[in-house]
Amino acid sequence: MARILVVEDEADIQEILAYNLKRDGHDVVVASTSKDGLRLARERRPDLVLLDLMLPDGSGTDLCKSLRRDSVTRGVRVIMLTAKGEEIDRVLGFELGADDYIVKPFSVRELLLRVQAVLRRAATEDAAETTQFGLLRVDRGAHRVWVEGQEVELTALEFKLLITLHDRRNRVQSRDSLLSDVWKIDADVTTRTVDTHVKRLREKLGAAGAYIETVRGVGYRFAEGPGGLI
Amino acid sequence: MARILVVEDEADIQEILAYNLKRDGHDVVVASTSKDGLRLARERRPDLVLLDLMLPDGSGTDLCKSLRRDSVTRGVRVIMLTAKGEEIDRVLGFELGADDYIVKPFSVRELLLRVQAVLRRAATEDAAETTQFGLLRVDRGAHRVWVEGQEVELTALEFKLLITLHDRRNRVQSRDSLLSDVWKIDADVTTRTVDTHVKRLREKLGAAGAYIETVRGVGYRFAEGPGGLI
DNA sequence: TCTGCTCGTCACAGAATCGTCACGTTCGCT
DNA sequence: AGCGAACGTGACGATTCTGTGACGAGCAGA
Repeated sequence: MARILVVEDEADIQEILAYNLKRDGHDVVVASTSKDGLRLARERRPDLVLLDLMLPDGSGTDLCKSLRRDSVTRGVRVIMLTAKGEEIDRVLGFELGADDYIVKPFSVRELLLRVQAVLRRAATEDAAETTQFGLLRVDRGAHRVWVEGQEVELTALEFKLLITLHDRRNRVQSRDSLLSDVWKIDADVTTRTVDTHVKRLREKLGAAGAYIETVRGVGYRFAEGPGGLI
Repeated sequence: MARILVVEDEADIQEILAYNLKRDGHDVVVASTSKDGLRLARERRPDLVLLDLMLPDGSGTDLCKSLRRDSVTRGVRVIMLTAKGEEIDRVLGFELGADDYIVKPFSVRELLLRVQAVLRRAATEDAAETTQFGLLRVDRGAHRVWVEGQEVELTALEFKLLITLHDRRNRVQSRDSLLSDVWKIDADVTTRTVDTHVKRLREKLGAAGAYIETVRGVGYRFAEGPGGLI
């Protein structure tokens, strides 16, 4: 099924996780340290990393950041294993980009189900390809964007915002929804962050910026089709 | 924000859940028994049910089944509160249709995050529909409306009013009711706001404005069917 | 350490939306 | 038919929302 990297220092938890994931049909790789985890992630290209927050040679959050920074492992799915407490916010934060979290203590059953859910979601989203939409061309895998044949430099966030809006074209996305899905911020805060980034993205996209429509009082919507922009 | 029904027999857990959900802005209804839970789900139409698996008068799974069977409550989102063990399979099983689960013991933070995630998912899926009603076509997810094939620009409030009336077609909606459901104003005030906005909406809808009928002394009603408008 | 880039936040301006008011019209009751 | 209540209507001003430019914090890399 999938290749899963387990980064966990406690031997008995390692064993239980590895055993059960293998029984579920997955290919399991195990690391005890953050350093080994990073190396194995590069070498073995797992589909999913189960990552303990507390590791002997550095925190799981640092490892998660490293994974996201490295172009080889940027796209891997991450489930954080976390003890109870407020670190859940940071775990889900944009800077970490975790896909889900499981709070210790947990049952193996729960973990298997959440692994499945994340893998299923990953399979749906990994339609990595080049998309043409009117004046706009997007290569997801390469993280590159062209408008009217000219390449446009987008930051990571801008790229993600564009992809999210485009994937959900013709559906209004509330600011809260974008904040959650692009920024991974779930708090109920009043912020103009989304607006500002939409502005920036529109600016960079130039003529294609008009594909991003404002629905006043609701949110933003990517045009249904590229018609009428010529 | 959302109306949440908490079905939980332990008084201290009830209290904690109700308090925190209210602080998050939700409207909270509490039941201690499966029977009360079902009754309140029918009467209060919650957006989400937090459902303990172990209830004094029957299991939460039975209540979940009842909710799914009843046409009034079929669509409600359900998060199961479950102790560790193998019952998770059944909880998530097709027959029960729970939307998520939270394993006891859990942190309030985790629960609030998962509540938000499920509500957001619910909002997204509920919007995925285009409706045709005579001269009128409405795409909820896109927040777009057409009359006789011509797109009509509605403000956020006008759109919401239209959706509310249309959802409840052939049912008179009192002004107080509309004020509460569309405007989120519960005060007993005398205002012409509803009238004014109905007027505006009718104006924008043009020919389709006639679907909105005045019931003098009672309120407004959306036509039962689009017949007789050609 | 320094520099440059990215990001979030703030303040302001302008446009759109909204609520309210006053007056006219319609409806239902006596 | 007359009257009063309810509703439709047009207009005004207050409020809200969004775009914009700019600043500063934080981070990564040299």
